[in-house]
Amino acid sequence: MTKEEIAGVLEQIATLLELKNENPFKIRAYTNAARAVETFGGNISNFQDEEALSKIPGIGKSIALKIKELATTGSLKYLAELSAEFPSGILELFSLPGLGAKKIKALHDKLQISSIEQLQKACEIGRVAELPGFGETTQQKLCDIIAKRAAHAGSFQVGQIAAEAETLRSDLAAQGSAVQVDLAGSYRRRKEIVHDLDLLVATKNPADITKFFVSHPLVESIIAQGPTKSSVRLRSGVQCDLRVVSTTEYPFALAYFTGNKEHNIELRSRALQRGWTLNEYRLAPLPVDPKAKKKRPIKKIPNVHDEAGLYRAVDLDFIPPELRENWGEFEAAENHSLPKLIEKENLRGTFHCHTTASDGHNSVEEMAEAAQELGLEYLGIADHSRSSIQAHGLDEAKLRFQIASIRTLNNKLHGLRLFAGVECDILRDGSLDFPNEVLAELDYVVASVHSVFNLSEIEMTRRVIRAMENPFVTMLAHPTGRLLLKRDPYPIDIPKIVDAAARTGTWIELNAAPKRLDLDWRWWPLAKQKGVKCVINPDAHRTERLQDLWFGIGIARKGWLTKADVMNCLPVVKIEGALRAKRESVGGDR
DNA sequence: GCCGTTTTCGGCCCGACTGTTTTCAGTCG
Repeated sequence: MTKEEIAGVLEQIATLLELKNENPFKIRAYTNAARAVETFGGNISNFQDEEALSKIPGIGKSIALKIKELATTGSLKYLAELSAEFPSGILELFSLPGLGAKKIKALHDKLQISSIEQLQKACEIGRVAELPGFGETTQQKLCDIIAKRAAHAGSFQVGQIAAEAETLRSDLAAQGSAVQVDLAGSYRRRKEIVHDLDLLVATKNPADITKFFVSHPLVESIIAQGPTKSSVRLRSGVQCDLRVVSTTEYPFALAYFTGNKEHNIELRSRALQRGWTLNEYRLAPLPVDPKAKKKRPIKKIPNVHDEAGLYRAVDLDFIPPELRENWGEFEAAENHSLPKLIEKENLRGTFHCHTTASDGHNSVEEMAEAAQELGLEYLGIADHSRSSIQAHGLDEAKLRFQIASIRTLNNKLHGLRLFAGVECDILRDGSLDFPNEVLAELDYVVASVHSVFNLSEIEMTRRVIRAMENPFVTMLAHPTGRLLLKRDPYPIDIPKIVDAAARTGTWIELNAAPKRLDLDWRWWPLAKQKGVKCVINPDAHRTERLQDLWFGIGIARKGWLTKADVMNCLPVVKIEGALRAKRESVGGDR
């Protein structure tokens, strides 16, 4: 059983306990445990090891036993008993915004509703509005939400909403009364998937800012509107929340709305340890509790003018937003061992790009010009190989023609070095789409899987490792093949791939296309620890998409990477040697 | 159900908005 499945079961228990109106802290314990399994589960090789499980913060004896039962038997008696108390379809009601456990329980107890379909019918004949605690407005809202739920599914690739987000930010910043404006939330943490956008504005004139926001042309409908907070639905379907605060409150609000939730809880608990309470507006002394047995030590509250000041107040180095996932950043910030994360200015070139020769939309010359405009020193062209028929992959003759034209073009270009490469298919058995003597004519080789995704994890892992063992393979591209929200990763053992990359000196790509962002940020600390090098590539099929490198930088930062970990931060004078290193180190088995 | 430099018992983050109320419960983040 995977850690995702185990976390899913714990979430389900939490939801069912909510329906039972259980102790809220017990419910939270299960939610926390689910989160802990997802976060720390990577360090657990065997979920039957009860002792190792209960060492994970947030998992105690009772939940460790349940996880062990799940891992051993594939099922859980406790869950079966809980589930038996409610109709099976009832959990889907939780997917409707505005409905929580209390209301769902009322609908179930009073109207025997246990599915979205039944709820829709009850709303249409007016039964819902008759219930205590419900009314006409609620009933109408539920009707609308059910009708629109497909369009408002609630998860977006960050690339789908980045343009809207940046437009709103700059339009708000252009308002005279806006002193500071930031996009906070998961967007600021550079998550690959976002569920909503959070905008924060410091101003003396909250009413003006709010009015401007809710009437912005990108806004489709208003969900809520109050003096400090308003929520709207944008045309793309994403929900967008605006918070308006004063300049003094701004750093606290910015930290609070950047999150994530677990990071915030830790931050607040550090404030509590110092005798303070932290909310989105300020640090304040804790109210004195006359019943307290011992007096808390109270430290003087320092002045805070920015986020760094807030972290300093609780004895931490500034934690960059991308790391705020409660994923080890507090320990590092306390020990002054946070890495200096890579920045987009550190990138000097990139490798995985396509042209009209295969399935790209621009010529080599146009791609080169666009790369120069971005300030890059070098650009690698890697069109598809012959087996990628759907992508008009190049045969040997066409590849040789492209290599020659790249060499010629290099003599004409000033300030940009082009490298000739190929994105070579890894065939079913792990062999490559071109023989080594062809690969030897190139400056580098990008290897990737584009077919036969349905192998077992063992076969797929063996296939990819065999390809990496070829001395001409410079880098492994999009290592899991995932398309975010569209196609799951194919089964592959990433720790084994990382070990093979370390052993063979193969770089691993961080594919910066927002639909991929593959390899996932959660694996990069492991890769880094093993000494594996990252290469950030846009996989650009047209000139504008070279800018997707920006998304790649975000994910690299989330993966704790520095410029030393990323090969394409090397200047052009050093990258050539690096490209040759692997084929030379193994002697090249040509 | 979890946790402990305040603790093995008694806490557990906390505020905004909505709708249904007539002072607040429910939901959300």
